[in-house]
Amino acid sequence: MAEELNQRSQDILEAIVEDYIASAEPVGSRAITRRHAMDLSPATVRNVMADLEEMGFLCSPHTSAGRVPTSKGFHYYIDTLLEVRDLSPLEKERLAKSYQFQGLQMEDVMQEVGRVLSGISSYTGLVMAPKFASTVFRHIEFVKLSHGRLLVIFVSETGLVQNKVIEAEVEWSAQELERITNYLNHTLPGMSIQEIRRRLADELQREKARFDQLQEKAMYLSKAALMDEIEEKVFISGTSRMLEQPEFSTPEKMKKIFHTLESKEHLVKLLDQAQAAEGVQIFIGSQTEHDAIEGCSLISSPFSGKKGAVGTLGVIGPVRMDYSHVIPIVDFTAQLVSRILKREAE
Amino acid sequence: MAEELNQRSQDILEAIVEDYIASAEPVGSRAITRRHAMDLSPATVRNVMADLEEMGFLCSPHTSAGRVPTSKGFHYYIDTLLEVRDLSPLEKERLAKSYQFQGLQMEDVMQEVGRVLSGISSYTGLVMAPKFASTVFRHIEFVKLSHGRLLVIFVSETGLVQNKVIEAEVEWSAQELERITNYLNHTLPGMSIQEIRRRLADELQREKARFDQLQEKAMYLSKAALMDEIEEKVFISGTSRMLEQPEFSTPEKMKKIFHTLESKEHLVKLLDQAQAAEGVQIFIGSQTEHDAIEGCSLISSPFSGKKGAVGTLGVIGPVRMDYSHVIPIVDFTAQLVSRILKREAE
DNA sequence: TGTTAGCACTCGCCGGCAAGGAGTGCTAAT
DNA sequence: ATTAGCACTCCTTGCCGGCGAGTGCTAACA
Repeated sequence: MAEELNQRSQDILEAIVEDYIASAEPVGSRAITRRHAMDLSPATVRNVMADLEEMGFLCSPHTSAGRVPTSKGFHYYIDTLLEVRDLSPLEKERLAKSYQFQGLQMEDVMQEVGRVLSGISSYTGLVMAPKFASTVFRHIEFVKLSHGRLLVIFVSETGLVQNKVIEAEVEWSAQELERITNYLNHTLPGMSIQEIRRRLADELQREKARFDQLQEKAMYLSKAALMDEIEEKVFISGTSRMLEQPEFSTPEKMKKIFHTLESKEHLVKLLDQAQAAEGVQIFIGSQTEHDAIEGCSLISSPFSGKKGAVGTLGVIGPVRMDYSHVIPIVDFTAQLVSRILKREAE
Repeated sequence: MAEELNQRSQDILEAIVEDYIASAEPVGSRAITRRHAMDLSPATVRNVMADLEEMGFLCSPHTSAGRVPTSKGFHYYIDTLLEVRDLSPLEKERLAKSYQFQGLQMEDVMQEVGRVLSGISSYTGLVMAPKFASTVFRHIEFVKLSHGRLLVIFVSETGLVQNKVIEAEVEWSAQELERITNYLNHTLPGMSIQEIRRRLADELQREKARFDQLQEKAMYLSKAALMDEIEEKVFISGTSRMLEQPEFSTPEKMKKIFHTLESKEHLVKLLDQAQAAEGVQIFIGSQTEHDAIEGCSLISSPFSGKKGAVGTLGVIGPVRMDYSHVIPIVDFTAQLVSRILKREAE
């Protein structure tokens, strides 16, 4: 796979990719010699282009059109040719300032991150909130609703509030609930949901809890409250930015993109992959098996709170994205969000 | 405005509207005599159509195309010609069953309503949750976060959970907080946020509270927690259904629709109007000043919880909507949701 | 007087065709 | 190894003419 290209081929490939990113149209040999002051004639460029096509970096939509980078071409460009400059302190500051996080809940933070990400990159913003299981317990509260139903409010270390209604077979008295609440709020803080679940499972098995009334009831309730998985929340902002891209200008393409963005399953799968890795990851459309995002690229980065609570944020757009612009933005935003989540957690 | 049409004209207008709803294409005189077994010749129909056009019920896109109903035409159709049949008990039951509300939060209920509404009508579903100010207090809870910040969790009568972080200048002790919480949870339940705000304002003015330490602190906190307005939440489902409609098949139209649906302000304004009225309301595109939803119709109905907490739900689609199908669905769904919210509230 | 048949006319739609242009690949000259 | 030149390909654009759906008008009819 690691083909070697001489300097000139690299230059030309880079020029083609950049022109294509700028114009979204096949680029011809002539255009290259003009726009990038190269000391070469169009004919020479053509020869090189033919080679690059042979090697799979380029392809031509039809005989007499210019060349378009293949996803392999984009890969090579990103891995080898692209120089990602860091944001200047000024830009960083400006970016940091465009977020207004005060007094916001986790959910709002995620929403806001997506909004800003989309606004600044002018592509579509994607944020996957940290998984419930990986969040750290801070506080639990039970509120009695009608008909013996109980509202459980769970607050994580990061200020994330989850709530859920459980149908209780037993009618709980206020005192009981208060004692249970106190008990849980004294024993559980600092543990992640995952750990709590594990402990619950253990203790239920050992049956040792049976001797202690309070503890048993507490376990029963917390099991009902915390046991089942909450589906991933994905926040999408600036969907309509997708429509601005010339590659999705036909009605059919638009529909396809929208269906993809509407069903979050694909996105979750994709973002999950990105989460495993460290730092900025780039997925290029056709390379991922899901042809659902054919023609799209995803630039994403995980962010983390305390105790390994991990989410992913990123930007999705056409393969022909302005990588050099977006990559540092995604990178820095992930750092920013991590920092904020950790600060909240102290 | 209330023009009179003789029976034949009415029949023909109805036939045209219905054919147009079914086909999305201009309908000609010939088509009408064929599809709707009328004892008239196309020529006669043409004469009538010319009259209807004169009166503004119809228009023709160009000389040699069929006729298309104007929004005035649609209005007349909806007000006079359309017979909205009620749903059969079977249909009602089936519709009620497609909702799965157990153990869901207000927010999830709204989401679910939108989802089902969109699924059944095959248009785009719209739900505006009841305003925060009109919700009824049930329970409040304070959780200490880091740096003296306080997480306020507020539970409404309907099980709606709101939360908010407030920056406290003072460091509150756990005991203080507990006492305040107890105090508030004893005095406030049953009142709407609006009422609480009014009372707060009154008492703060009278300064009488100053004598009671606890009460003063409680008032300070509850003011911070409940005073500012929370923006309306609008839930949209099935946006991509819009794209299926032939009238929005061009890229430009698609973009326009999407921008409209993405910026919720217009929708809030529109739904607010619908909320004021009782029962099912229909807004037809060009008639409303907002040309943002040009070419669209909104069928909506308010629903209500206890104590006048009111929201709006509806379906948005092309003007050429299947009104006879959607109206009873929207109507019944609003009743259903009202019933559920009231049941929760008992 | 209301209804109908007949007919000329209008337009949008579609397929074919030719001109124009961008870009390639090959070859021969430098 | 590079480049100029040239024939060739194939997309795009604009134009033309035929087709068909539908209209409006007029004259005949009950």
